[in-house]
Amino acid sequence: MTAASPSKSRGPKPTKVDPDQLLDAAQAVFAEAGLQAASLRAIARRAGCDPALIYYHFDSKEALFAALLQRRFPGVLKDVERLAEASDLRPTAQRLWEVLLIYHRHLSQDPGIRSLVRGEIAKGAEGITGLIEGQMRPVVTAIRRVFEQGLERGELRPGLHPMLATFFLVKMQLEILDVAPVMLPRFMDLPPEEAVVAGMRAWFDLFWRGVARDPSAPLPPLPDPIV
Amino acid sequence: MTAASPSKSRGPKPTKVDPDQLLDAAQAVFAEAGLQAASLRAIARRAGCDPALIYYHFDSKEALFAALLQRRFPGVLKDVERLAEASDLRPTAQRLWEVLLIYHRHLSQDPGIRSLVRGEIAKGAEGITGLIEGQMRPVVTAIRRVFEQGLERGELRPGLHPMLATFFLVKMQLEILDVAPVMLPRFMDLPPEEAVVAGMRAWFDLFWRGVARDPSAPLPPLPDPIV
DNA sequence: TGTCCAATTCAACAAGCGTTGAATTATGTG
DNA sequence: CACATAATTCAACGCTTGTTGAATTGGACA
Repeated sequence: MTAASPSKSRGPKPTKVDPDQLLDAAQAVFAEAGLQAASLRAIARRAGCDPALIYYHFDSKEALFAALLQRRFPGVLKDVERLAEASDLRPTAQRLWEVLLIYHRHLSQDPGIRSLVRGEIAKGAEGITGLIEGQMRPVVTAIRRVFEQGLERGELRPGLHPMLATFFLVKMQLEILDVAPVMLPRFMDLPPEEAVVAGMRAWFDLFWRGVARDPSAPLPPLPDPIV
Repeated sequence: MTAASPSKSRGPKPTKVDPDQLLDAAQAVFAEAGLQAASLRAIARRAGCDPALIYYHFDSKEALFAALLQRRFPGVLKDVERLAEASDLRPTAQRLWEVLLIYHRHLSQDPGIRSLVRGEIAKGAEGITGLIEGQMRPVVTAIRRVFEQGLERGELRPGLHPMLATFFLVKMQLEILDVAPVMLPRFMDLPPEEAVVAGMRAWFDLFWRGVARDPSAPLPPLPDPIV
């Protein structure tokens, strides 16, 4: 029982499914199932090919996931780094709000990456630690610079720890993108589409009053996220 | 090869491993691996028994997990409900801080439950929705009452939405318990043991300035969590 | 002593997983 | 037209998983 009947139709045309399509499929499946539970067979099914093909383009399941991160993070980093330039003299409130918008723009379509980053971090990020750190640290550092500049300009309250503030801002934004659409409609009277924006805005109002030097001063007009 | 050599020592003494010990083992394994990845064999190994024994005490893996939740939530609810009594006239800041302490007290030893609740919520909580809702809603409602009382007493800023505030407070507390010990030492110079407390305190300072009617008023003295 | 019963183990099941090696095909190039 | 080659599939491997049915044990009770 080593070799069976070789009769079915076999090989196909060249370049029917390129690596990028595989990444799209992987993203969708990871998003629904999480890293552990997402199976290569499900990803292949989604992409309309054989599981073995994944191994032609990627070394392993983990490498596939790594490629997925590598595809998204540079865009976030580029936007955040432009925002963090010292020459940007807009009000700090506006710039911090912009951080949320960047996350929203890049990651709102991509629950897989969010929940994965979140999940892997929470469990100690064994295995892909290096990758996450390499991709995440520059983003985090850039945001931190915005807080430091805000402190120098006297727009944030003196005792504020820029790293902790960064941590709270980013973490809560990820949470809102993930959890708000599920939870807020359940506990409040909000349709899921509105829940994210309402949650973002309410969270930022609260956050800003927490970090501002003068919490009673009115916020500058902030643009709405494109939904 | 249907029946093998029946020679080993088989059955044992009565009540060697009771359901509670199984729950302890399950909790530990769930904590390390998450709901999906935790295997019944690993749980049984931890408890020092056969995997089949789990099915003697529980209907399925999911039922085991449900029992785990059922064991912890009532304690949280009891404490939170006592805190939410309208006769409690302590400053709202102090009562809200107390909410964090309750979570810390009941869940800090129990990362499994936290990450599970978090994970299941994030992915839509299919399967155990009813259970989570049944256990969680009364807790959330009680905390909300504290915010409503704070609003009535004029200690919170008038526009504040009590449900959103509850959501932010609880969500961020869960995040801090989970993520701070992993992330803060990595981005700041803090040993893991101190990271949680420092994170809790910094988060609450920020949060309170965000919700307080008079953010510049000094906070009442708040007790430290017992670490 | 014999019998019942709750507690426990054993052995096996079907299914799903990540992964690999060999076979197949379609195309571009000489 | 032949050939090399990149893209794809097939079939299988060894492993782990949740779950089950039958067998076994040891104490309680008559």
